[in-house]
Amino acid sequence: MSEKRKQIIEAAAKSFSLFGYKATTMDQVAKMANVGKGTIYTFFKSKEELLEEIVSSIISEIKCEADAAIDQSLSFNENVQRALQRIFTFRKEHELTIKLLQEVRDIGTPAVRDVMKRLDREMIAYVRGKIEEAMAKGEIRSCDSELTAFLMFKMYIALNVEWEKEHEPLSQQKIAELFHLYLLKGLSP
Amino acid sequence: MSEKRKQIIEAAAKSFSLFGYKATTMDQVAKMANVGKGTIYTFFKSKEELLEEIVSSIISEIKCEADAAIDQSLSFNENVQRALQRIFTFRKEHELTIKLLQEVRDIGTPAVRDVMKRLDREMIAYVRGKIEEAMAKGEIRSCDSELTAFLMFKMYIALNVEWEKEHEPLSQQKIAELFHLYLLKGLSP
DNA sequence: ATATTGACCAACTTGTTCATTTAGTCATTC
DNA sequence: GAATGACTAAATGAACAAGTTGGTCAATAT
Repeated sequence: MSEKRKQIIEAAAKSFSLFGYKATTMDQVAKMANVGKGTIYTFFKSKEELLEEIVSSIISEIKCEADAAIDQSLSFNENVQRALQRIFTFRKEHELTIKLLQEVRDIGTPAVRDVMKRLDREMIAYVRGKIEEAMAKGEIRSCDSELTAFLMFKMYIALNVEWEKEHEPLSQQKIAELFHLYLLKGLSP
Repeated sequence: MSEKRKQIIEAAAKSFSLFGYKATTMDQVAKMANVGKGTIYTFFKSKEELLEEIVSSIISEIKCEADAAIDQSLSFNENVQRALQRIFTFRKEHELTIKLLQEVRDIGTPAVRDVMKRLDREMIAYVRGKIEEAMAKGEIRSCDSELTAFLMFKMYIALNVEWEKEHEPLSQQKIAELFHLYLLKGLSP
């Protein structure tokens, strides 16, 4: 894999998380990556595709971290909870996701909105996979995996993001308890 | 209560739900209400206060409808479910709430955003009241009523509004089942 | 040949001006 | 004294100029 390609991705990722997608110019990226602007276009057909590439690797990274949080000796409930906690901790602490979510909220840049929507969809798909595994093993009762993953994800957003808009933030401990109490009890076999 | 005041409220409500808050002018409201523009300001100190007044009566109306859906002979689970269903059916079918929610989404008019936020807060407070009643009666186990009401509301938004953005809408029947399965099981005493 | 480049261009933003519109007031009318 | 609509200051937006920026491509370097 080309060295220049890596430089470009790295420069763009840094600039996106520093200034946001809209405020990053391709001239800027070229300068930071020590390449001519034209070179960027031999690897990526547009600024948007460059963003997509970067977000794709973020998605892989998140999935990887979530997988690392899973411990086969624990129950499905414990594991899905740990995976979701990882996913949202990442979202909250990673410079780039913070900046991009801000940009969607404040400016609504369409390209960024789309790409963050994809990130959400992929996280839901990830959880869905875990649910299907657990169903196959008989760890949880049969259910619509898409719907269940969707609800788990939305509940985590409610607890991690929306609650804080009008109340004191909840500790991860408290979120885990609530998640268990409200959502998982309904899935026990 | 003044007849003119009623005319003004009625005219404004009609214009807001027809054209939205921003696109409604006070001249327009005065004309529709058959009063001079100055008269509006003897009853309301600003356009924003006029909107607040109208939304306040919407809130009362929704609470009233939700109360009507409650049947003392049924369980808490049944009733909270019926009340929430009423609230969201109203939101979805009432001309004015539809138009105002659109306006928040598309233009983000601050006055409208604030007033719709208040509507949400009041609906959560309403549900919270029902939860506290049920706790007092021992119908459900003890819990943080604010947090529980918040989660119930967010779950209903997820099922009624957000799911439809990427999937086929769910029937009210299906929503009731899911709500019961996922959220209420965790509250049984 | 192939990879790289940066000057170049069309499309899009941004800044500015100026005419129109509109929320809110108040002297006048009924 | 309640109601009004002409009036005003502020906000909006249309129109235009100036400046940026994403993307291309002929020229250059390897």
